[in-house]
Amino acid sequence: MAAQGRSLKSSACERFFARDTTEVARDLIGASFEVDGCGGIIVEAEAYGHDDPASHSYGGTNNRNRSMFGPPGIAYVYRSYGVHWCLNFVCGVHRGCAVLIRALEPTSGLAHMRKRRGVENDRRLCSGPGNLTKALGITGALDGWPLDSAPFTLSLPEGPRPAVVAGPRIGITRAMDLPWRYGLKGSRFVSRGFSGT
DNA sequence: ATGACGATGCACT
DNA sequence: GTGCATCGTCATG
Repeated sequence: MAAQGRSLKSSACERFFARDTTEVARDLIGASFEVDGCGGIIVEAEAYGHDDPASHSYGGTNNRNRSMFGPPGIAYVYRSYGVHWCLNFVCGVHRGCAVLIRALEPTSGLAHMRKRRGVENDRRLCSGPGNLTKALGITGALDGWPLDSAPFTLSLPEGPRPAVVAGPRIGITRAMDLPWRYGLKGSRFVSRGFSGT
């Protein structure tokens, strides 16, 4: 659990996201993220790089991934397995980097999110990239949307950094050796546990 | 036009 | 823990 911080203004947003994708992913752990008043604390995120065989941007731009090549600080929303929506934050010092948001600890709009998901179990409410977008009402309509603009609210934690653990990314078949999945240490809201915690 | 493949979630053992 | 439904997107012909 992390303290609520100051909301990200436009200039700070650009500064925050225009850094190495792994640093951004790590620093997003503990941040607060909401869409129209529904959301919570980011407890799990994965980094995807510009020259990363597991990244959608690998091999260049196409119609699906074009927002990955947009400016740092916008959303990249894509359809996974033809069924789920997944949310990324575009970032990096190169084009084509993003952080996949995989799980939140729900703190706001609980009733609305439970209704959207059709579950009462708060532990699973925003756990997993597809579950998270369903709970927050995120669809492809928000692809390319600036993260410092409504309906988004992103606030970074103030004070000491929360304890963050790292491990291999989930659901990929390439570059499986990179420990680019980050999680809030000890959180029971992550989609899967981290070895060694 | 068609086939292959998922940055998944859920039911089930 | 394992099995698999499901369909948008891309590569190929």
